[in-house]
Amino acid sequence: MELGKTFDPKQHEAAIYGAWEKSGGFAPRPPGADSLGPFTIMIPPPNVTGVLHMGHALNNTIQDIVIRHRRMQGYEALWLPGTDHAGIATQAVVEKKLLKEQGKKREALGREAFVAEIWKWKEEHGTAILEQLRRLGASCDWSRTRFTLEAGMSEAVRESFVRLWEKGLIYRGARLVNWDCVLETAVSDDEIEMVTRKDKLYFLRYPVEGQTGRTVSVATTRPETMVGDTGVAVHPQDERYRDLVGKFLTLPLIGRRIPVVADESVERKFGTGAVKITPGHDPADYERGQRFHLPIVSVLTKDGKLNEEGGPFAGMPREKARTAILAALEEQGLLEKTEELEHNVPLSDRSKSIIEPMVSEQWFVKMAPLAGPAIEAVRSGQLRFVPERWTKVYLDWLLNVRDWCISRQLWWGHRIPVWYDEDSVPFASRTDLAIGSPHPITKKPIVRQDEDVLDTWASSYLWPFATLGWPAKSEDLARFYPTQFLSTARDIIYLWVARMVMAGYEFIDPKTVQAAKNGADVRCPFSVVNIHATVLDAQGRRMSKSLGNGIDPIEMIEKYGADAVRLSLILLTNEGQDVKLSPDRFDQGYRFANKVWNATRFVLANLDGGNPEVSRDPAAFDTLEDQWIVTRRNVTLANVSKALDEYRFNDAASELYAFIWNDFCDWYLELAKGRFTDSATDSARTARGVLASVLSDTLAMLHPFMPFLSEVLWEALGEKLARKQPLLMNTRWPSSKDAALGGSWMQSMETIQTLVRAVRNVRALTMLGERTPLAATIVAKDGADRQVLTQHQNTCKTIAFLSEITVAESASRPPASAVAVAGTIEVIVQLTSDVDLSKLKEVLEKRLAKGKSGIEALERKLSNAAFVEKADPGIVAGERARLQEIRVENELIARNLAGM
RNA sequence: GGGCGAUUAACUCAGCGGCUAGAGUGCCUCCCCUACACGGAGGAAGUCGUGGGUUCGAAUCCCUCAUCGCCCACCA
Repeated sequence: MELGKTFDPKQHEAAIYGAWEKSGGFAPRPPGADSLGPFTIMIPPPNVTGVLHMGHALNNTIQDIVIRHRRMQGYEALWLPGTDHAGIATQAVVEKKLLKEQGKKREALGREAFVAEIWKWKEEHGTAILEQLRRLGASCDWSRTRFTLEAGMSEAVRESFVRLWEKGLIYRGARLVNWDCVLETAVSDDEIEMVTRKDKLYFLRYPVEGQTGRTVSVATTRPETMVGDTGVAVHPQDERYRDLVGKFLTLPLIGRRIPVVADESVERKFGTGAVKITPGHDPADYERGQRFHLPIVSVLTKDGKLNEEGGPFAGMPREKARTAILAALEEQGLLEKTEELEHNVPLSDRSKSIIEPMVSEQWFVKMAPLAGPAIEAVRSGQLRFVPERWTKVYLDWLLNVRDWCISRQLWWGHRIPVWYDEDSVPFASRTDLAIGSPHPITKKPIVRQDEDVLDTWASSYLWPFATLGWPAKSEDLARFYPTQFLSTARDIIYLWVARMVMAGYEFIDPKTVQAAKNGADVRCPFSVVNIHATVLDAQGRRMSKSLGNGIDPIEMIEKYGADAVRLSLILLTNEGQDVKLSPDRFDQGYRFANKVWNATRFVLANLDGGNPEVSRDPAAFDTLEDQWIVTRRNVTLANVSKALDEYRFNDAASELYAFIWNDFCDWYLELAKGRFTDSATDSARTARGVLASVLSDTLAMLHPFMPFLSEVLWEALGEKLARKQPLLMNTRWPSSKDAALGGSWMQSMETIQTLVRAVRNVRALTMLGERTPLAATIVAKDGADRQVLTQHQNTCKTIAFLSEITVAESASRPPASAVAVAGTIEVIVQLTSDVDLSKLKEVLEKRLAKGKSGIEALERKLSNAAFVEKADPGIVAGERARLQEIRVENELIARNLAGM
């Protein structure tokens, strides 16, 4: 295979991905002697209506890194994909389409036909987001793709519902729920968003019964709800109203007699200190109403109009009713005044319309009994959040958990498996009950099934095991449950993560899953929850559709390639810290991809037929740079492995990046060039072996991060090395177990690097050409340095383009010379012509000043008895050595400056 | 109101008790040399948000304040 001069992702991605899928490498490897056991990740199922955004791109990159790493290590790695039916969102999309294309509302179609329409839409468009995940390189086992509304999931949903029902954890009741008047459904507390906006506070006068002319003013932001008022509350200690408690007021416009009650919850300082009580349309009033047994009057219809309770205003939409009611009150002199007010309005996450609290019959799940084990799971360490701080968020919610409203007035979703007889006695059943069949308890005929469907989360909270076949005792369930890793966004810790944990503890029978490892509770659905960074735009705002500030990952993949997008995201996000992103940030990933591409091209160009397998032990080599790069490879391998094991993706990627660019490319490849001038030598042969070995391991380490690039290059390298298997799964993660991590060669190489940099420094500052041959005298006080430099003087000569090297313990600088000082090493360069030393002087002066302040700081520190006494002896010794070094360096600089 | 996070180079971020505080981008100078100009070499650039405290020692730990962001709660 010929590699072009630059990496062109488009040329490879589709083909590579196709080959991976065809190879079956995304499926978990079969159990066997060499297997490390199962390792499972369940994808957070994106909405079927979804489009891949940057958050998905980041999250799925993270999951793919983990699963590819585990797969290469030898685990039976399963990453199970799927989508969520997303009740409200999907129904809304199809409703809109229906209205636009056929001008029909869903009611015109009827339930069955409408749901069929949605399925049709799902079949056509429901895989779009999964295709986008493929573009990203996600190595999911597509053969196991699941959907939260498919048959198997329905069975799981029914089983879970009936079990909770049988335990008495499900109840139906009239409660104040959050009503979305646009979508005409209840939504849960977790699906509303409070938005601060400028509003008006209206002061309404309510006449006191039997005291002509006397009124009580109440302040409200929602005057239209006054028709539902059934009381007015004041604070018990409020002198202004004390005499009125127990008396009655006349509700204007309606004429209802409403009592004045005394309640602690009233804030005396706010408004007039008297608050109208509308139990049917306000959560706080609902509670006050309960306390004083006030009647509940519902005044709104499901689509947000005033109902018959609204008297003359019946039938008006809520906004219109407000204006009309205010006008009517004004006319009667009962609108005292209006004030500006900043306050919070609840908006529906879905429709963005104002939520109306409304009393309605809904199904609820009692959460307290389910929360217990989920709390215990993190306390006992079964479950761990990364970063750890999210534990508190999770716990706070669970400790104050409220019952979960699970019914939704939609058509798209799992229909509630409850049937009623003619007396409306409900029964929850695992199997459909035919109309007319006897009610299992009352024996009276069944007349109808509940019309409502379940909240989407009431199916997706079963995701970790329902996807594996539960409630059946399937092989997959036994093998792949519980999972090891979950990565998700912080905003669904309550909606999804916590509920999955509850579900695991509630529904999983330990006997149906694999034997517990080291005493872990196998019911807990995952052991690590990774909460990834939130991707913000360049101004630090959330990326959102309405702002239009999103960066489309697919567009970025088109431009920079999937590998670049993946690596850039990982390099930019650290420990789940929010990240500000602009499109040009992906450049770093692409540049790096190109660097690796070209480094591989160089290696390939120099490999020939005889490329010996070389040792992983640096001591097996006798050339310094070989010993050094093999050691550096081993250290990198150990660090990257450790970081990945600890889910520190950014650390792992940074480590690899630096190794490849700074060590492998900048130094080893440059040094290797010199050895290939005669490719028949032993030195060249060894270099070929080292290049092949180090590059192979490097590509393997890079694979989880940049799968396409590494696979293409691996394949190209494989041609030269008679190696056939794709990197995807047949190669094990290189082992760092018995690799040496240190050695004197690290020190020696550093000395050489120091020298070379010093020479380059002189050349750059004096405008001597980079390659003009120069004669250099190297003055090194340290015997070990002298030995290294003498021994490796040929290497130094080659890479620093020196014609001659003299190593000495001391020497004085002749007039026609330039000098560089690096640590305790001094490099004196003979000059044959006049050069401008001013720039060099300037830099040396700056270094001298900096050194001085360093010396002062260290001297202060070391003359401090307390430091020497209390600090770790190793640190004291280190500081002494450092001081000594800076002193020597500064002396050298000072002496040389004096002669310039 | 309660909680969490952030504040370090022009920009985006690392560093989280002991290096003369780092990286990438940008900037300046030089360089197409048998991988890569999407590159190489060198350089300039920081009172580590403010004010206190703990400590021999603080960018790092504690407290105060400020600014920005997020989450929870919800004075009608």
